[in-house]
Amino acid sequence: MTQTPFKTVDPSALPKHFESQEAEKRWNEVWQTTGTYHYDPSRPREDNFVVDTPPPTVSGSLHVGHVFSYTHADVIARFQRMTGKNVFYPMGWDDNGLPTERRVQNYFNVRCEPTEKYIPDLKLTEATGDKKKERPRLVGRQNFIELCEQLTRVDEKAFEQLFQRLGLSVDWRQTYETINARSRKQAQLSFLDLYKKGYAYQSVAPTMWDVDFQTAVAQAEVHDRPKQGHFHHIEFGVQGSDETFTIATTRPELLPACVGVTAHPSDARYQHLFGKLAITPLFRAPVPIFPSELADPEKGSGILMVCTFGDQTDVLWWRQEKLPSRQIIGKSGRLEPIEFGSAGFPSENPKAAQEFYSALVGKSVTQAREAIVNLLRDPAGGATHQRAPLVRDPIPVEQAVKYFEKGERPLEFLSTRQWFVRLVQEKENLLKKGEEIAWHPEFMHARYRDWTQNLSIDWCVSRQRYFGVPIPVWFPLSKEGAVDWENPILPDEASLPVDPMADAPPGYDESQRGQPGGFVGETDIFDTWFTSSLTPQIGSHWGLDEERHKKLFPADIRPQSHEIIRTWAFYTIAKAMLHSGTVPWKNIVISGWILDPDRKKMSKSQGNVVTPMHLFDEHGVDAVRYWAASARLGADTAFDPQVFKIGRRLTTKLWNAAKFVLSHAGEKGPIKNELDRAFLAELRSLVERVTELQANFHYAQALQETETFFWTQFTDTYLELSKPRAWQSDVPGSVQYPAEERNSAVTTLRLGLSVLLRLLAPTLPYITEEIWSWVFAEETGQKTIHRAPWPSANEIDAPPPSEPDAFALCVAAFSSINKAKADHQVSAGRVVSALTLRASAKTLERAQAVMASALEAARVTSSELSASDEVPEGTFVVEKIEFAPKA
RNA sequence: GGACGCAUAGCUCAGCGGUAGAGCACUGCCUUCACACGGCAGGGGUCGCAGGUUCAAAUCCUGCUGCGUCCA
Repeated sequence: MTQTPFKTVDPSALPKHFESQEAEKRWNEVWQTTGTYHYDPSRPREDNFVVDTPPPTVSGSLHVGHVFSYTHADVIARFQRMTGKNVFYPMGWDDNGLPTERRVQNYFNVRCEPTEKYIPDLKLTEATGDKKKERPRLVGRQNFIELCEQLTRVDEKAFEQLFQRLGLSVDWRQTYETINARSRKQAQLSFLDLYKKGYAYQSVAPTMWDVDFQTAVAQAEVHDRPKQGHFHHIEFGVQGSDETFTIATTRPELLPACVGVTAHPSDARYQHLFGKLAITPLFRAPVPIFPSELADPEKGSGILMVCTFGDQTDVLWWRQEKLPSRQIIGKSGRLEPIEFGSAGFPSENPKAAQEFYSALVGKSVTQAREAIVNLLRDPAGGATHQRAPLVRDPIPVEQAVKYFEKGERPLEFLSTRQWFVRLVQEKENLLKKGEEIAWHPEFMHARYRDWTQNLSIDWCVSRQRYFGVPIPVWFPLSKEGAVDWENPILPDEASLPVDPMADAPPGYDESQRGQPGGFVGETDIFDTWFTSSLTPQIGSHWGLDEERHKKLFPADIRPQSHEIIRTWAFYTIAKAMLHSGTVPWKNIVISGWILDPDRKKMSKSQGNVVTPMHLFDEHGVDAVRYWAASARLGADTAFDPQVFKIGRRLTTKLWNAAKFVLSHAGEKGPIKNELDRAFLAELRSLVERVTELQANFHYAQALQETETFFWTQFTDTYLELSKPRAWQSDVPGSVQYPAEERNSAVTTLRLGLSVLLRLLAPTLPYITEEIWSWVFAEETGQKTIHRAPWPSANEIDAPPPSEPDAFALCVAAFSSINKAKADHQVSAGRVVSALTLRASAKTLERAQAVMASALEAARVTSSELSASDEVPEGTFVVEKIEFAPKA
């Protein structure tokens, strides 16, 4: 039977080096036009592998951190595709929310002013130079939203180009924006579902409030920052007695908002006061004194004032003791006008109280603090005695203060009407769902567990901003024009998405907006996480296409970074649980951070970011991906350009090895030679290990094993050892092997290359595709390596070697001769005219079948083997070596 | 204050119960017909510190120190 000769390449016709920039452009076009990464909706559910891709915030700039974590997910997706999975790998753009608003404000130098009229076809350009310094132009809500949309479209394009260059195997037909009509509809459907199930509710309650952004924020968006504060010791009086006591507070400006005083129930100093009324200094308000376990006797003076609201404990006391609400701080963070002697603000001396307060009204919190300290030094301000209430100079104290993560001033607790989602009552169920998900690495699960266990307030989902998904609710107005907050009007599902500020609710028409007996629209929008917590459902078209949803939900993996476990991961788990009682994904794979060489997190605000494009140009995308794929999941990694060079070296070596392997002519033949069989036994074991590693998301170890094998077992050794048989030598005197020996070697070489290329394809998509296209594409009928079958042990179809360690023994013999050459300072190519090689009798026997290959590859023309049991098992020693004269 | 992670060669990192590893950097040698963007050889580490478990610990346990992160 005659075989068709292998197709070969002519090395001299190929470029000397892999031209990465040109290849990246060329292959990307091929991949996009031929739909290499397209998801096939006709295949059954069990074939699917679904990625819940993180939608990047398009208003930010891309840096190497993105390249890093997106490559991790891509390597996983590519591996799954090659194992035959129908990979669903969408891309989203997170354009919804504050970061976009801020970028738009700065870019166009505008501010949103909801009262401004809509200007159709408003065209603005980037504000540069002097225009940037002018007063911001005020634009209406609709115009502002359009500017957001206009700018994000440009940003998305830049992101898409970069991600395509990076080689992400995304199905670019499956893209979405978190603000587009479909996402808005789904977010609103999510709200209606939660409302109907009783999870969504509104309440007027103290909520954390950012006074600059003038919006409510959720627990997850709050960060503690250390701040230098001062304990102020202030003397209070006791009603109906001469007694006084001294409280300690870091927020003296809240004294007018004092509604109570508390101390620990076992604190002997204050026990006798419980049940009595204290009198505040300056404002002379009578407030109850009550015991509380939460008061720390060690802190300050052990007794403290409760205000509405200094912090979360104040909120707790206010609720438990049913204290009145005396809110003095307004939404802008300034002290509001109040009237002492009115029902809300009792005082034993309203006139004096009003006078003191007049020095504070209109001031910011910090200004008011300064001002009240001066008032407290006035003896006339004493609660029950004519002496200064401030007992001593303030004492510096280090404290943790709550800030909105994007904010610049401490948060205030303000009573406002907000929408919430009930999560505190669901803690146990949320923890259970966390257990049902496989966390990679496992220790990241602790972040989720800790956060969930410590959850103390429900999720505040309403924001007083503009660019976001509107909360789909209206409120009826009574005949007198009063808003009926208790009976919100909900839209029909079919009408979504709606904008309650522009659309009329069912049963009303637009003319009734704001009219007595009519309606008003909800002005608030959703927290951006309210929408982005639905990314698995946005991808699956939940609520829009049930058949598609069933095939794509839950997802298989959620890749993300660890700082947003408490937000993105947490809310996504919560949403999936509340909507469908399931987990949103089976696995969560968490990438570490890229640190700068000083081990600081790379971030825009630190000014230490590295942008990726020039790295692609300089090192090639494959080399950059190599760097990213070298880092384990969850491990923070210092940015080190050295690693790009290693990746570059690997692609170069692949390029050269492939040229060499594919230049040898031959026919596909049975693999009979012992060395070939021994090599393939090693390769088979590699395939098994690497497949197992990839299947468990250990892509970095898989890469490392493959790379090491490629280098040490393939190019440095097998290639050298098989050369004499593979090479059709016309050098006089060299051995001419029979065709069957040559075919065995060439078949093995090509199988080795084909397998190694495929093992490396998820990490190095460009170089492997390039080499694959030379001959393997045609030979296998697989046009692209990225849909070629993942190597299997079965595919390596050769009988095992008669001696299991034959390959290692052959390498050991070969290396010992090379070492002798190095020791004698002659080149490895030098012919050895005489050699005596020693090894144990057993080693010689085990190596018998491959010894000829080792000797010939080392160019030994005459040799002797001597048995000596002094040489350790499995090793060889060169006893005597002589070299032929240099040719 | 609590939790988690990290600490291994000058640098970046792997190994995670059985005689210390890779790449880079360093030193010496080799132009060899795939590759000098290469090959061969070599030097360099009491695996943060202190205890413990074990025949055996970089690896498991306890405590401590330093760095980082998350949460109070």
